[in-house]
Amino acid sequence: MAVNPSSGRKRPLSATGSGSGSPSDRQGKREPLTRDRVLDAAVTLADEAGVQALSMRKLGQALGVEAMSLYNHVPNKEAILDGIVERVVSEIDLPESGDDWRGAMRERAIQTYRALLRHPWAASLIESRTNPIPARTRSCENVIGVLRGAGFSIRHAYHAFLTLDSYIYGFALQEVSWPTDKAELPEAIVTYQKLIPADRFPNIAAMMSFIADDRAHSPLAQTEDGYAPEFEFGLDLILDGLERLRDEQD
Amino acid sequence: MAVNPSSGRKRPLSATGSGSGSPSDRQGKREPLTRDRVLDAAVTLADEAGVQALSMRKLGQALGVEAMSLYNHVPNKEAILDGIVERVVSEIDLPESGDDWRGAMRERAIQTYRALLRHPWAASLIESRTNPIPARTRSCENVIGVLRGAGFSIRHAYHAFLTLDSYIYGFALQEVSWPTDKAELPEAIVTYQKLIPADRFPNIAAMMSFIADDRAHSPLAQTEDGYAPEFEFGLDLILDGLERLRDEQD
DNA sequence: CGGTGTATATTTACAGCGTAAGGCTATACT
DNA sequence: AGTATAGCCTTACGCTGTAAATATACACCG
Repeated sequence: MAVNPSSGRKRPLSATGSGSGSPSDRQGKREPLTRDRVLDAAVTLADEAGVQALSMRKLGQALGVEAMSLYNHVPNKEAILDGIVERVVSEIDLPESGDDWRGAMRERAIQTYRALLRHPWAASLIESRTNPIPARTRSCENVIGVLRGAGFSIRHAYHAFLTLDSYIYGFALQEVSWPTDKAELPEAIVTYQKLIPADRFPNIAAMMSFIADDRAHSPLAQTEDGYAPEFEFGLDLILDGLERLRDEQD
Repeated sequence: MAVNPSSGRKRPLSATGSGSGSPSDRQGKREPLTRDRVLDAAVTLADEAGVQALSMRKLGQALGVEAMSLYNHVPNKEAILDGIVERVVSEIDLPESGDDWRGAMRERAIQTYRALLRHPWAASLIESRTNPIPARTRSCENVIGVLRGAGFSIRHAYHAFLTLDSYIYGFALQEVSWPTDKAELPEAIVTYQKLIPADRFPNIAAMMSFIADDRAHSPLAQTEDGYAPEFEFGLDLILDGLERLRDEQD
């Protein structure tokens, strides 16, 4: 084995030749566990089987390792949950703080919405964490900065941030627990119409008919993911309100 | 192991020892378990100890009964969760469908917000249930009815409902997981200021200073519960947007 | 080369979870 | 009186997170 010479003094890992990102690995030797690999597997497992299936034993199994081995790289399961939440929030790009505050806010909202749909477990998990999430702290800093830079007072920036994030996370949370996955909507509506008698709930019946028609006819509704048109409706309504607020206050 | 052959002994009779002395008609007879009593105890336990402490064993203990006895009145734990969710949503009065749609929507939103603060576990639980919640179906029917009666089209009523509920639940969900309980806010802010260095996050620092000042000086902020002023800000912003929508469309 | 130290992986174990299966008892009805 | 039933209890099984002790493998020293 061509082990690197004396320079590698403080390398805690085994010498499987992984100099800087070359995990190619020979014979039966498995590549070493790391915190990153644990979190990768955790996100994948949660995406594929749901958060409720994310147990230490199953996670170990996915990594070809016993459950207790994970504790060499994370202190406990809570840390794993914090870790995967951090990953998801980090997927959301921070907008440039240019002069287009509205475009920046809109872009961030839609990116957040998409990330929360990619990982349906994330919305409720993010909101239930009590430890601060670094990526979300950065996001908050960015948003308040953009808004203040656009002329919002601190008070208004604070309120705008709360309003936007409440809406974004609330919408995503509702959507991911809806019983329907995009394609199956027509049959889901039929199921619902049986559960909810139209004579007792005429308004809901009318609403569901509208939704079915709308999605059947609108080209937008079919290409976009999930309920993006509905999401953008409320988003633009809020952004309109914020814009008016900004214009008034000066 | 306890020697307990078959002599039917140890009946935890006489008032169950669980606090509230209930009206027993016959000497030591404890009053019978019912689904209602189970759900009462479940809501109380969740309120006092958090939803993660709501286990069948602890719930049985609170009722002076073994865990398995609960299954005579409830098919499984999921049904208990559905049951307590239904209770919380039922606490929210449905507004009259008079001509003041905006007042009705505002009142419903604030009542919902208060109910979700009274039961901090409720927001995430409600959103995570996949079975339809009857009380929420009624609420939806009511909202759509009020809005249509006020001249909103079905499309707009649908969008308005989604936007409002996303905001309401999203806001409540954020608030209940914040590390601070009303009174302790100043010290919580101090704690946060240590976690989030002001030099790297100047906007957050400014925002937190503003919040602290605002709550120290505003009489509103001290008497109202939780973050009611912040909640109402976003709520009114959305209601403004909906009002404009209604005026435009005719 | 052998010895030692350290980091990682495993084994075992425990308390708690939801709940299936079956047993007990006190009442209700024939 | 005899039987059916409803409500409660005991036991048990497979799952969970994780503490503690053990085993293994490799780096470095002499």
